[in-house]
Amino acid sequence: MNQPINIFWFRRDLRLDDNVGFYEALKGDCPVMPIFIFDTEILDKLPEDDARVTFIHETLQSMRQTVQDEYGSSIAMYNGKPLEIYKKLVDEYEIKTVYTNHDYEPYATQRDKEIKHFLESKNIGFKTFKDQVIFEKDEVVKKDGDPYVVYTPYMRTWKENFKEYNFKIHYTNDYLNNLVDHSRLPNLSLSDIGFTKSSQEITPYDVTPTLIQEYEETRNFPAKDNTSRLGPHLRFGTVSPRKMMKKAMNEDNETFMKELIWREFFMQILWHFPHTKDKAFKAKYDRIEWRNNEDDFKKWCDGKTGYPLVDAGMRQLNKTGFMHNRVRMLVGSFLCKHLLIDWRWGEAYFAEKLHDYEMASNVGNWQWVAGSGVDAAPYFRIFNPTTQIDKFDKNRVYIKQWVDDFDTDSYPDKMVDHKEARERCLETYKAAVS
DNA sequence: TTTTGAGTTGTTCGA
DNA sequence: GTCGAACAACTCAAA
Repeated sequence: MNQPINIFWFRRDLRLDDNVGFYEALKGDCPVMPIFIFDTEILDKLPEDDARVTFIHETLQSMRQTVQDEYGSSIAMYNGKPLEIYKKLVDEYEIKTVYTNHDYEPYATQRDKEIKHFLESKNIGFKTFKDQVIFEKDEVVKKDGDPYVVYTPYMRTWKENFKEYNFKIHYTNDYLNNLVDHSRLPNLSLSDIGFTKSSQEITPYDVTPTLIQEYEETRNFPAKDNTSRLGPHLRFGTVSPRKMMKKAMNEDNETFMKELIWREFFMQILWHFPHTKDKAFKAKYDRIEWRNNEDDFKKWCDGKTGYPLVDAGMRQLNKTGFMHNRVRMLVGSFLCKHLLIDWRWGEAYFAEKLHDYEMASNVGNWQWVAGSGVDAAPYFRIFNPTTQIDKFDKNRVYIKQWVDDFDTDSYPDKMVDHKEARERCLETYKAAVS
């Protein structure tokens, strides 16, 4: 009890290997007690059968088992507000330093600031590390030091920097014996934290050389579903972003790698411009007079718009927690432009349903589709929900997979006429932004 | 400071 | 059926 320890705080980096903060903690001067806090500030907003919570819980249990079986140690589980938990921990243990990895979301940066302040008042160190991206914050900026707000020049500089950048993989195996040697640290079941096991499962990722090679050609066709399913694993850290980037670079096709760079682009945007989580990046787009019709929104959510590809996407989302990227753009455009519903409503719905929900990417892409964001589509670029079918689901394979009443009498009529909705959108946007 | 070229993913219209 | 221009100017990045 009186022996000093260091703490490693797992958050969205749920893996034992190539975890930068964990590696640094293990190399430190005291035995390491790993902890995880089920943060009630976040969990209180989620449905009790949330698939992501189930996934986090199962992942932690499996990590805990590994650490127990192989090293006679454990991972301590807590439930509550992080600051309150730390107040208890400092009474219980003699803590020298708390190690953790950077988290760039507005809530997380504020939370970490408060924790750091508290720990330092107790003479405890708070060391944080870059782990979930290759380049963070100010590491890829313009020559004058300002952040990029256009993707292509950001990506070029990212690649330039990457040539010079000698990243290493942090193999923790040799150091895991520096974990605390007691295995009776507190554990929590799903019901302890107020949740039940979800009927939905987080899909394992599938990144093969073939997938990467064919990515550019096939990724736009939802029926093929030639996508990596990496999202949730990058979100919760069950895959190492460094190892994944290495894989992407080993293939000639750059499209896959560019997608990984998009992730970092949006992360640095949210870090530099935290207000864009709920304010338009281009301020005048907040003048748009959204119709925000509740009944329309419900039809969209339920996949009953009468436009089969839109409905297929929404039904896939509701049923599985995933939607093919091509279809995400279409349903987003349809919500904002055909229905004139605020992108924040769509953003919130995706945040609730998507297993791969990531604030930076979700907000960034919704603002893109609404026209209000960085490097956004011009507002007059309105997806045609019918011609998108001919382009990307010609044989209606994807539609039939998700819309079982397709081509039957019970399938709903189109809730809006495309031409009328398009003109209404152009007028409304024009009034707001020009 | 000024200038210049360029900007994720589209649609429609008319020749 | 195919193709280029218009959509509407604007903002960004870099020289």
